[in-house]
Amino acid sequence: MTMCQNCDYHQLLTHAGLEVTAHRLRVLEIVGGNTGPLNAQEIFATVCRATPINRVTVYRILDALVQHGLLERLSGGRAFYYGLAPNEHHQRHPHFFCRRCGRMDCLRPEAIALDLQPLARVFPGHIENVAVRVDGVCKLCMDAVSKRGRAQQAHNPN
Amino acid sequence: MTMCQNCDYHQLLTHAGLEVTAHRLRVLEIVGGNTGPLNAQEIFATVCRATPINRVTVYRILDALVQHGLLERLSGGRAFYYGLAPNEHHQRHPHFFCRRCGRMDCLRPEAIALDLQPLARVFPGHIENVAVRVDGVCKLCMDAVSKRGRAQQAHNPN
DNA sequence: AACGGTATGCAAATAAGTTGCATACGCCCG
DNA sequence: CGGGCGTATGCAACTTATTTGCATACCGTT
Repeated sequence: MTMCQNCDYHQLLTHAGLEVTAHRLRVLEIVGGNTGPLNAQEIFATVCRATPINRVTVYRILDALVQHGLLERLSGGRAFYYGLAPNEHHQRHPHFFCRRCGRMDCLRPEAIALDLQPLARVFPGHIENVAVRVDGVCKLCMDAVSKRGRAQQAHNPN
Repeated sequence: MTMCQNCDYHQLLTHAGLEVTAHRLRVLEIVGGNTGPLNAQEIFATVCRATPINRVTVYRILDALVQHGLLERLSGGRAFYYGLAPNEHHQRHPHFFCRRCGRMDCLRPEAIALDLQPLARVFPGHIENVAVRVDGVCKLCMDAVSKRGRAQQAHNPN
């Protein structure tokens, strides 16, 4: 879960040296309150339900929050997804990306244990992040597919 | 390394039930002959140096090759990268993506050991792929940056 | 040689993100 | 309190990466 009851978003912003604005708080709340990372489109749509906002502003806020380490940016399909960055309250964890519905979910940190030491010792460049992403089809989509399959079979039994 | 001397691309295609065309062979050779995954733009440009080809054809060939399991599709930055899919000759391995130059490199399979069993046992959906991606800045870019830094310092010493 | 299916090309559409510039807002200075 | 400055936001246009629709070309079979 990306969700965080322990984070004071207002404080996170000021502590990062960012001005506290209604939009930024809203974005942080939305990302932090969701069970998994969201893409810009989803965040934009969610903010919009309450307050009008420009799409570009959302991108810029997301960039700022990533730059200052409040959010992490994950790639999924051909968009970026944003979740709370790992901090004292959240361990880094792998994600599951459903290629069918495009939803991204967080996996428990123990789901995949990985040992970074061997790489960190020999890699010549600068390592900023290590992401584990599991791709596949989520349970909901699996059920939808198999239901649809049965329906089609009943209707068109080849 | 994605590179593979042991693969007979012609045979890989027929074995996958795909027609063998000059373009497809070319794409396979380019991807298989490179030291790391390439994006569609790079593959397109490389094919073009020898033979004219349409950009869309490249996308379609890449899709077909991924569909049939000859290539794997990785996300890096905001494009997809393509490398030979793991098979008898290539173990699955993690990748390094340089956020500065956009190059993707293969890491040795042992670089990051990960145990999938715990996840596979409890995950309710269908797992198709597990990708480990290390993001950061590669050695070449690090050197370039530090050189530029020194040059700027010399020129503009604040 | 005709036929049917797949592959390729071309143009246009879409999706996601970025840039440039103008306006608006919050905060500090005098 | 008013002006000035710096950041935040909005808007329009642009770029990049990929996809779709449709027409043509090629290939193996009959």
